[in-house]
This record gives sequence, structure tokens and C-alpha cells, in this order.
Amino acid sequence: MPHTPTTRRAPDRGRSLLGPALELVHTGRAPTRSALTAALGVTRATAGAVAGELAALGLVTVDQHPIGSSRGRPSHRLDLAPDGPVVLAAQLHADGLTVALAGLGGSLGEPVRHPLPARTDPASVIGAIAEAGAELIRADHRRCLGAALALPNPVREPEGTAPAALTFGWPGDTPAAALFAAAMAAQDLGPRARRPLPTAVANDANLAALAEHRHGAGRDARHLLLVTSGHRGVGGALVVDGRLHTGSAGLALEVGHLTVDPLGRPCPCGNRGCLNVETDPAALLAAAGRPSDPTGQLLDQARELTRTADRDPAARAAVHQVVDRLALGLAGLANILNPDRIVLAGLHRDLLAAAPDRLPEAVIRHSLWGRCDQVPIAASALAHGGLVGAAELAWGPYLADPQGVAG
Amino acid sequence: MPHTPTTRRAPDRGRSLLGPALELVHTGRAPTRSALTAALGVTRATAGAVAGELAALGLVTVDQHPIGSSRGRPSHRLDLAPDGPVVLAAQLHADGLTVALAGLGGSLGEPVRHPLPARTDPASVIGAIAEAGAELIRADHRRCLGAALALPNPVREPEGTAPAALTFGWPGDTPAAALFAAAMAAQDLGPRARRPLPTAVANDANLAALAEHRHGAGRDARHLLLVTSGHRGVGGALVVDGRLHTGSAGLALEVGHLTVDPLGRPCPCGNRGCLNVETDPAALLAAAGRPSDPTGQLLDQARELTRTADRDPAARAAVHQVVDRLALGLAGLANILNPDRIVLAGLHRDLLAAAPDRLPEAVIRHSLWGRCDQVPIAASALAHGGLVGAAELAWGPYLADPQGVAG
DNA sequence: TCACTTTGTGCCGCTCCTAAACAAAATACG
DNA sequence: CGTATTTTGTTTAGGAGCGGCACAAAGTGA
Repeated sequence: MPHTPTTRRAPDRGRSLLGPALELVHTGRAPTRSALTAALGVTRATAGAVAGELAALGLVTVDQHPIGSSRGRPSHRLDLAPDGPVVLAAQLHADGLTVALAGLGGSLGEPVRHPLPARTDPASVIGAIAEAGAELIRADHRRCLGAALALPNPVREPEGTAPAALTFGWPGDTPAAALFAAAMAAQDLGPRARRPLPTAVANDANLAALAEHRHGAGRDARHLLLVTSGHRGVGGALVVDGRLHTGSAGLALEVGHLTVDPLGRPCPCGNRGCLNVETDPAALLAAAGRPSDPTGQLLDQARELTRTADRDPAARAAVHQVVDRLALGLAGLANILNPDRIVLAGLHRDLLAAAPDRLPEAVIRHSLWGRCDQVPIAASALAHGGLVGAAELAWGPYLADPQGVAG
Repeated sequence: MPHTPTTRRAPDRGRSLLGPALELVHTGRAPTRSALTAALGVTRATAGAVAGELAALGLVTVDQHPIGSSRGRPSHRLDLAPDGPVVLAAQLHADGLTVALAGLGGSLGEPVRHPLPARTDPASVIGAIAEAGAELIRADHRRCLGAALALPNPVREPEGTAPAALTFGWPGDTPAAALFAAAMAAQDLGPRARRPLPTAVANDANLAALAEHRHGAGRDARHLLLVTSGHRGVGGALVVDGRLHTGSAGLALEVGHLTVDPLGRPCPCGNRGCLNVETDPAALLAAAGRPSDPTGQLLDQARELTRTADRDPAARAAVHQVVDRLALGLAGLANILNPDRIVLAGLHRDLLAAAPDRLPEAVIRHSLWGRCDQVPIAASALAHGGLVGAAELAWGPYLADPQGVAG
């Protein structure tokens, strides 16, 4: 029975309310001090002390000027400090890269989009991201406490490698996290950024799910399933009890190869009728008999198609076919995961908009024991879910222990 | 912004080490006081106090007589008190009911099996279970602190109803939890049982997964997927970070309708080739061309078949076919859930024993990016997983707050 | 203006836990 | 066989977090 020396200190169990309190303000669930008191389930005295400490850390402002209320003494408002610290959120797309600064509360600065560099090897792409991010950090007057990057491919945990970065043909097990950390470390971040700047890398669908759960269409859902379709296949993500379920290696929710049509189109995986090839932009265009320009913007073309479904019979039929396939996949996932909310993003969001009744009805029909009849299927509410989610990832350590911002 | 009164007390944050400490002893991870110190990450003084408190509660004995060790002063042994309290574990099968008393540590008394009562309506069956359980409780000299029942059908949370108890043709939404609570309350439990006796009801596959995670083949797995096949279809369960994922309504992991053969046998759900109908006892017997006696013990016949696979070519071919289907289903689940261990029970356990290489290889072949090549597929290690799991469920509140045993 | 309600604040005390120093019980080595 | 070393148990003091309480403050409603 070998075990570590002896007296090892735990990361102080104390100060346990500070993290939950900041998270409540961060997610907008504690707009006033009395709401914080109730949500934490502590006495007013304790909540006051906690709020004061968050204010002392420069994260929160306690506004004496009240907000119109019902009866009794109005409670002080709790707002996130406008000049509080920020984090860098970055996202890599198939056709570009985006960076933005983000404060607490899911607030995102204006995203800045850059084209991909000429060379698309891992180091060049990630280096370009770091450069664009550093520019943003230097130009801002607020303190930058971390950076996170959303990637359009799986990210293996805890190594932070990309086992199958198909978009750019990166080699297997590309050390994305290490590359990003090194690239950020090599940048000039100006005088106000934390050195070394903590960095993190994760899959974009996972981050979008986290973002929707905290700030979007998944608020107050216990188990949130997000499904999205973009340029390259279908992505899924699951939030369980408020925390991302990324699986034991970070590879969970690879939902693209659920069978939704046994006689369907062949998939590179060897099977037929995978969700990936039946509900992606190319599938929708093919179902409508449209020539899918291989060099063009398939996603944009497919989105446009969903918008013409109300007047174009061929488009409508195509939407219905793909929606039915998608419903089968969602029902299968619901049978396994039993979420209490499903959020659709990317092309799937547009499909839901084009068939707002047919899709939920089909999901309910295919799920067992009506386990979906109470499950709302919602459209994603965030325009930049990946970026907001990256911000959440970067904020993570500070939400767990707000004292960290003082380090 | 309506919220509850004001000064509401949280369930004391203090005494936070008592629960984790008992859980460590309970799962065998802290056989000595110094192991407890290390596992809790606290000082020796604190661990000593905690151990003393557990001893004072009558749950643990601190044995001064040491166990042979390496160097230095030998640490005191921590054992579960032999005459400590017990809970009642009960399980309903398709062809009978089983009850047993269980102490901490996953120890199970001799299970007592009873036939089903003549009438199989919910109240009669659950009443018979309660009666058999009460007999056990009265006859034992230890204090009984709770009771839990494993049912072979889904259990909706938090209502505790059975939406589809196909086995006995119970009506939908049978209030199983309420019936069990009432049935136990109506029993004479002798002088030592807690009154009222806390009761709980859950699905047997879920409980078996919990049991395997704590005391069986799933120990020190982070995310454990259990798949089993019994008399009635395929059951699945998932343990995430040590806690059961039962979904938002308790209906998660209904894996029986994953498609594993697009051209396979028809399933009552309307599709073809569901895991349910392709990997259950009847499917195995059919694949071997055996007449499946509909009134007989399909499960036992199928199990026997797997044992003849090494000398009977027809049996081997049947096993291989079903194993391949099962592997497809497991790979699909692994793609979604990314567990770090898979445990097979019921008939699937026998299939693994009959094809110990073919099954893992096929799972790896069908999973993406080799996410399964490090995932052990193990046979269930507990003969009575459902009962052990029911005991875990009944112990749950006391593991969370050992002070509760003094109530 | 006077209840009444709701919220903020200061103070005390309790509980849990760490730190530090010391005592105890074994092994390793002369 | 005795002593040094190692590992563990125990005692004590002290600190941090949080509840309880009493009181003050700031509104609404009659």
C-alpha cells in the first residue's frame, strides 16, 4: 500500500462559497445581494461578506442604488465589474479564425475574424491565432487572465491532442494544447496580462454546449444535449449537471456515426446512413437535387435552402427528409442520454426553424415511453457559441476559485 | 424575482470529511488510518478525529493490532464494524424475488429467493417483497437503517414510477416507489429497525452498474458503462465520475434500440436489427438453429450454448454472429459516451467469456480513432449485482452524511 | 405618520480543520 | 542488544468560515 508522504494539504476547503457565488453572478442568477443569499442558502451576513470579497477582488460591483422592487428594503444590485479582467477566446473554423476578448457574464467583445494563413500546418495556424489574440490583448486596457481555443475537431484529454483533425489534414495526435500554450507564451502580451498566461484547448461543439448551458438556450437545464452540423460533419456535446461530459479521454459525443437510415448513403466509416452523411449540408443539397458546388460554401447554400422551404416544394421535401433523419438520430441520443433539453446549432438550427413542428413530433414519435414529450428542442441562442464557450473554459479556474485572480 | 423567505440554513457544510471518509472505508480504499489520511488529503490529526467519530457512530472499528508493514510505526487498521447496521436489499426478477441484508463494504448476507406470488399485480408483488424483507429484518440482531428495491424495468425519477414494466404487464406509470414505501411501512420490522424505514427503488441495471463501480469489475474506473442482457432485452447503465447517470427523468441508457444490423430481425419498436433483438438469449438460440422453448428458461439455455462454443461449430458460429452485433452496439455506445471501462453482465458476460478476444477486437475495429483500444472490457464480478447495488442505494444517505445513522 | 416588511451589518460563538511539537511503535544498523 | 531512523498517533493552540442574533436602514401600504 504505497501512498504519498504524509501530511499533504488539500486545496483549502475553506472559502467554499466564493466560487459558487461568482458563478451565480456570472450566470445572471444572482442580480441582487438578496438573490445571492437565497441561491447560496446562507445567512445575509455571510452573503454580504462574500459579495464584499468579490468586490475587493475587482470582479463585482455592489451598487447601493436599488432597483424597483416590491416591498421592504430594496436589495443592493450585484453587477460584474465593467473594467474587470478579461480572457481571450479564440476559435478556429474551416475557413478562418476568430478572436475576441470576453469578460465575465458571457459578454463578448467584438469578434475579429482573420483569414487562415497561407500554410495550414498546426504550428502556422495556431501561431496565427496567438498573434491575432495577442494583438487584441495588447490593445485593451483590461487585465487578461487566460486564453482558450475552440477547435473543430476532437481534443483528447488530458493530453490536449487532436487525434483526427480532418479539416486541415493535420497529423494524428497533433499536440494542439501544447502548441497553443507555446504560441501564446511567445507573444508580447503587453504589461497587463498574467504571465505565464494560462491556456486551454477544447472542441468547439463541447464549448458551444457549455456556452448555451450557461448563457444561452440551455439555461436551467440539468442535462443539455447540443447537436450541430457545420462544414464537416455532425458534432455533439453533453452537459451533465452543469459540467461538460467529455468522456474519459475527451472523445465523448461523437454522434456522427449513429445509423439513421440503414439503406442510406455510404459513409467513410464503412457503414451506410450515418447521421454525418444524412444531415449535413451536402445531404440537404443532394436531397433537393441541387448541384453542390464542391468549392463553394456548402453550409451557406444549405442554410439558404432551408429558408426557401416555405415556398419551394422541392426544398420543403428535402428539408422534411433530412429533418426526419435528424429526428431519428436525436431520438436515439435521447434514449441513451435522456437530456431535459436539446439545443440545435449550425445547419440543424436552420432545419428546426424550417420545420418547427415536424422535428419535435418526429423525435417524440421515435423515442421510447414518451421520454421526449417534455423535452424542449430549442435553437441555439448564441451567435458565437464557440467563442463564448472558449471564454467559459478560460474563466473556469477563476470561477472555481476567485482568489486566483489576485495571484 | 420571488425567492424563498430569507435566512434558510444549508445542510451544514461542516463535517464534510465524515462522508468521504466512510466512503473510502466502504470501498476498501482506506484499510488503515494512514491510508485514510493520505486519501483524504488531510493531516493525521484530522484523519484521527474522523476515524474516531466513525467508530463512535458504530460504523468502523479501529484495530490497534497492526498489520505487517514496511518501516516505521504500523498504522491502525480500519475495519467496518462487524455488528454495525445493515440495510435491506431486494430485487425483483422475471421469475422470482430475492432479498438479503447487507452491511457496509458491499458485503451481502445469504440471498433468500422466493417465488412470485400467485397474483402479479404491482401491489401483490411488492407486498410479497416487503414481507420477505421484513422477515429477514426481524430475524437479524443488527439495526436496519433502510431498504432499496431493484426492478427489472425503467424507473422514472424523481416520481419513482415505472413507465413500462413489461415483465408483468403492469400498467404504465405504476408508482413503484410509493408502493414499496407503503408496503414496508405496513410490515412489522421488529424493535431494531429505524422507523419509518427509508426506502428507495431503482432500475436493476443501474444498480448493478453502481455495485460494479464500487465493489466489482469497475473499481477505479472514472466512467463505467455496464451492458447486460437478461430475460427481457438489453439493459445499460452509466456511472459518470462515481455517480449514476440516470438522466433527467431516470430513463437514460435505454440502449436496447441501437441499430446493430440494418437488415436484422424486426423489433417491436418498429425498426429492424435493434440491439435488443439481436443480442438477447432468443437471438443467440435462433442463430444456432436451436428451437427456443418459449415456456422454458431461455437465458439458461443461451448460457449453456455459450459454454459449448469451443467444441460445437454451430454454437461457435452463433456466438460469433451475436458477438459481432454486440460489438457494434458497444462501439456505438463508446463513441457517444467514451467510458474508460465497459462491464458486461448477464448473457453478455457469457458471450465475452466465449469470445474473449473477438469481442474487444471487434469493438475497437468499429470505434473511432481507437478510442476503445485502451478501454478494458470486463466481465461483471458480482454474482448479485442488483442486490449489492440496491444496498448501495440504501446506504447512499448514510455515506453522504454518516451522522444520519445516529438519528 | 405609523406599522410592516425586507434587507444590510456588526458581533459573538461554534465547528472544522491546520500547524507544530511531542510521544509511540516499529525497522535498520551498528 | 542498544540506538538511530522512520512512520504513525496524539495533544494543543489557533485560525478561518459561517450561523445566530440583535439592531439599523430603507422601502411600501394604510
